[in-house]
Amino acid sequence: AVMILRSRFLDARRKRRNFSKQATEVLNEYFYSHLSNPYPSEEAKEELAKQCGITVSQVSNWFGNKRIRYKKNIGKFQEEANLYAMKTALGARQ
Amino acid sequence: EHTNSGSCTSSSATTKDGNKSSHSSVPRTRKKRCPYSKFQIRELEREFFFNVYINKEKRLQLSRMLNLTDRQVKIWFQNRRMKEKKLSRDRLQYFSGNPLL
DNA sequence: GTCATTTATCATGC
DNA sequence: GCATGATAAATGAC
Repeated sequence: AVMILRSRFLDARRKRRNFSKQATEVLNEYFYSHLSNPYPSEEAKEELAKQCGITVSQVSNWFGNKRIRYKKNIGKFQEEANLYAMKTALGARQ
Repeated sequence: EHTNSGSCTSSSATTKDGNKSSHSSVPRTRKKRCPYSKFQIRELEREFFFNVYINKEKRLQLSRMLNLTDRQVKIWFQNRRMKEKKLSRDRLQYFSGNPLL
C-alpha cells in the first residue's frame, strides 16, 4: 500500500495542472502592483499560497517564471499589465 | 530520450577562463545550461546514494569519468541535496493530511 | 556549506 | 501550436 501511494506521489509530482482563475488573479495582482520589485517575502509567499490554495513552492515557481517571461517580452504582457494597473487603481478608490 | 553523448560536455578546448584580464567592460557570459546525459546522471546518483557529501578525490575522479568539471560536479551535489530536502518537504506535506492505511 | 534566484528545458493542458 | 507549471544547470549572496 505504501508503495502504491509512493508511486502515485512520484507520478503526480510533475503532473502539471493549471492554477484556478482566482489564484492567477491574486498572483497577477501582487506581481503588477510590485512591478518595481516583484520579490515577495517569505511571509508574503505564505499569505499568497493560502489565498491561492497552493504551496509556497508553487508560489515561488510562479514568480520565477513570471519574472523571466515578463522580462523577456514586456510587450506581450503590456495589455495584462494595464489591466491589473486599472484594477488596483479602481480598488484603491474606495 | 536523452542519449546525450558528447554535445554539452566541456570536453576540452572550451572556455576555462580566457578572460580574467583587466577588461572592465566584459560581463563574462553566463554558462549556458546544458542537461546532463542519462549516463552522467546515473553515475552522479550512484555516488550520491553512498555519500550525500562528496570529497575532493571522488569529485575529481567523477569529473574525469563523466567529462565534467569539478565545479560542475560540486554544484550538482549541492543542487541534489536541495532537491532531496524539497522532496522530503513535499512527502511530509503529502502524507500529512491523509487518513490512509 | 545553504539557499533564493536565473535561465533553459521539459512535460503537460488545451 | 503556444501557454503554463515544474524541474534541471548555473550563479551569487551570505
